[in-house]
Amino acid sequence: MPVGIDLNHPVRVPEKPALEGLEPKWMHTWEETGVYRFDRTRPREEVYSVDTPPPTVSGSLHVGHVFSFTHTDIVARFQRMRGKAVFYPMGWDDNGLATERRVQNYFGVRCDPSLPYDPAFQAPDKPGKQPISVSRPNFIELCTRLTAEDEKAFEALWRYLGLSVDWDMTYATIGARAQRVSQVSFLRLFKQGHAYQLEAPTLWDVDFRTAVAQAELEDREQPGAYHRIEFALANDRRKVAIETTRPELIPACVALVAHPDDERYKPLFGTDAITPLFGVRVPIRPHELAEPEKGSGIAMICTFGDVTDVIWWRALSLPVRAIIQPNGALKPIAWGSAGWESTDAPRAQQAYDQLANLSAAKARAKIVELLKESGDLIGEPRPITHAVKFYEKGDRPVEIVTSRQWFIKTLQFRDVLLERARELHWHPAYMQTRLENWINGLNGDWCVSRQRFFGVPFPVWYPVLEDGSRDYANAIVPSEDQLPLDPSTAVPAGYRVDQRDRPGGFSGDPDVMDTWATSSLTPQIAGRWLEDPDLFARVFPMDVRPQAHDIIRTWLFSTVLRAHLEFGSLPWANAAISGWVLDPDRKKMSKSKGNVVTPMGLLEEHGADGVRYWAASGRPGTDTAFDTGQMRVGRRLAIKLLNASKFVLANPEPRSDVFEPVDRGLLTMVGRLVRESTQDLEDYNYASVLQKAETLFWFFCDNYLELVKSRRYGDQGAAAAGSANSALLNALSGLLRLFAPYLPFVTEEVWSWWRPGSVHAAPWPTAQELFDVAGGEDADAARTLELAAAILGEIRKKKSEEQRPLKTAVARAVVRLPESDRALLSKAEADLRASGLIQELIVEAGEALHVTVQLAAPEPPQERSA
RNA sequence: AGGCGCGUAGCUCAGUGGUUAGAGCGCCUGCUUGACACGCAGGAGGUCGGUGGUUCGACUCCACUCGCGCCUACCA
Repeated sequence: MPVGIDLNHPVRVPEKPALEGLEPKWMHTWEETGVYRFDRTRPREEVYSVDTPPPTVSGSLHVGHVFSFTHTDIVARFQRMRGKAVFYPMGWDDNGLATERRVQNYFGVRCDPSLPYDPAFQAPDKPGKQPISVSRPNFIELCTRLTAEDEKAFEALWRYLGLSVDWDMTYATIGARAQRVSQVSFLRLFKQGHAYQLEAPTLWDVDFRTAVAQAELEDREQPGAYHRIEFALANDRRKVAIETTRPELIPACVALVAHPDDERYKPLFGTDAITPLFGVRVPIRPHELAEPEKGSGIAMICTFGDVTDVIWWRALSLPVRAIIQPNGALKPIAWGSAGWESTDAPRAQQAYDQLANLSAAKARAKIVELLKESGDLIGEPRPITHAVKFYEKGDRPVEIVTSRQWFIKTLQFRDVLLERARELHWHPAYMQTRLENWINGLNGDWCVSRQRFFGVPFPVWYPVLEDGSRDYANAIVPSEDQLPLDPSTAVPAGYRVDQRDRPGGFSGDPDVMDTWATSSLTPQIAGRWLEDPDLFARVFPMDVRPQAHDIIRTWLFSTVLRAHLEFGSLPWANAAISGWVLDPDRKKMSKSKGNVVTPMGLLEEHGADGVRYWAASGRPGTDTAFDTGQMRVGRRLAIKLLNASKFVLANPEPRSDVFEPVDRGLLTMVGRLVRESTQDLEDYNYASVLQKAETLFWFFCDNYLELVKSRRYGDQGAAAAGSANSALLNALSGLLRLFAPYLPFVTEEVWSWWRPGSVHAAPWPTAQELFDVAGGEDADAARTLELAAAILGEIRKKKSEEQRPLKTAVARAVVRLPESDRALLSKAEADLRASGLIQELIVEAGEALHVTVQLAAPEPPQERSA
């Protein structure tokens, strides 16, 4: 029978072990020794690669980040101990609007692309009241500077939390590498016809003045009102009433539409109506999407009030009569001119002049006055609350504005993407339906261009025609080896610098890519696709994408799409979806609610291991309550590990084979735990592993340690003590390694007292190694230990009930238990007598376990004074 | 409106057909026991959201229903 653990390595146990200071101590050691460095010589099948979510570098990390990144780290650490070369890079999302907004506020600047670069520009220390206008290159310099500062702070936090990241592999979503990957990928899509540009109605944020994508919209409940408005009929004395929440769009009306089977309106199909105030003839048309139940059953189609308007406009081939400008104000219009014909142009002009240049909201109030005066508004507006679409970062509802934008095709890949969704292994499995829901609800291709500054430019130029217009149909593209480039400074092949924006010359595409157009390429960016094909082949497709459920429709979806289009594969085998952290009111913790706790403060108060313990208790996909109580419990567990380990390691000799059934039972229990835990962790069930390991560890402390305490001090001879010591050391070794992914600091500390190297580079324990030390898995031995522990518990209970000290002796204990258990218990009797201080132990056959305890008489009081 | 998830002790959560439903926290009681007072031992506390069904047996499976959260759609 092998003894297992060898102790040639010196054992050094501190006098008073403590958690304080473990984080700085070990995070620096790990950096120096490079335990978490990726071994890029290993073939793909020996690699475990993580498509790390890059946190947005625009402010600070919050407790939700700590929560979900801990989950990923646990899995990464497990895989590393299993022998995989773990590719676990950190990424920074420093791209996009969030960064722009933060730079604007932090420095008090605004980007004005028309300004020239000022190399001497110094940002003020404090933002002034009036924003300073800076050139685009200056603005981008400030973005780069601020994100670099934030990234330092983020890295410090992650190290303190103990993330086992390879910091040599850090990537960012802006910068040359990400730009090149984004531009190459885009150009390939363009050449394959999967990316195209089109002048079309697009979702538009009027404050940011940029196009936005369907995936970036959110509903917000807003007050509104139904306005019942009468339209005259061209060939009839009668009128027809529509209901609208957006009366200010009446000048943009191009048709009325009702359901084809709606008897009320059937006779009107094919005739015209006349818009109130503006006198525009608009056709009345049938369409199935019109709902007879809604409003008056006949709707006004405007260009464009909402997405349904766009559908109708396309389906019915209606003209465009757009009035909302990119800034959200109503465009001035000359009534009577082409496209704005009116039966009464002067009156239309007189009315419209009161609306022009007003925002939609103000124009709405104004036109209601006008409609009241003209008598076209029937009754009072009926107030309602309705959901309105907003850009998720915006402050006013999105409008639909016609503009030229780049799109990546998605609609035609719907079916194959649904297949990909099913091919992916989801943790938890039910999250798959979220992606399917989203794919099934797609209503247009993905708009990827944004009219912003800090982002990846489209590497495209257009010939400028003699009339000064751009020839969009014949875009000029660079070769891949020229990338990355900025078409606003780079000159296309065959042109001279001075031909920029000149007839016969060229003009750069002014837009930047949507942040998701870059983020969807994180596996390619992190894996250094193109620049390091050898590395990429070893890590891609990746093993896991960890992310939260709220960005399935954006990040997860777009990454799947890009990998499918570029490689014809999934980007990863697994998607591990984490939940949110909820505050005690069950609301999502967020900055805007002012209930965010700073992660560093938590780590300092509860210890990284304590915070990780809380995080690890949140199961995949499950929203978890923010609970400092759980962090305290985790901290206590870590302290217990220190103290129990100190006890085990304080007297590790003598040692011998493990032959005592109680000891063999312990190793059987630990081995079984290891077997289950390994399977659970393979399946991403990290939370249940922690729970089970914790339960067994407390059993180990409360029962096993108490049972063998006197024996290992030599009360039953050297061989019996040796059996206990060997079992203790091997069980401790197994338990420490089991806890290592969860509590990396305390386990490393204890490991360093007696084992060479890092516990995080140690092999994951196997059930077999523990069974081997025990001379085989032994269910009977485990039962022996359980029985002894149960009886010990009964004895403690008696002492507690009688309010006597635990060191009180038991005069007589009568144990009744089934015949089969009787033989098993007999093998633990010596330990039981010793730990329970039992003077007389009688074991009888009975139905079920029953213990009668008679405590020794209390010591007579020394003195009693009257 | 459709979909997904959740509803178990005061709180946070385990428990997917089998004796009397579990843990931790909190609460109460006791104990300075040769690792640990940042400790140890014990106790009280639940008609498992509701109704009905399947079954020898239901927290667990089915149907309906109530409440909460989220996703998607609609939002004239």
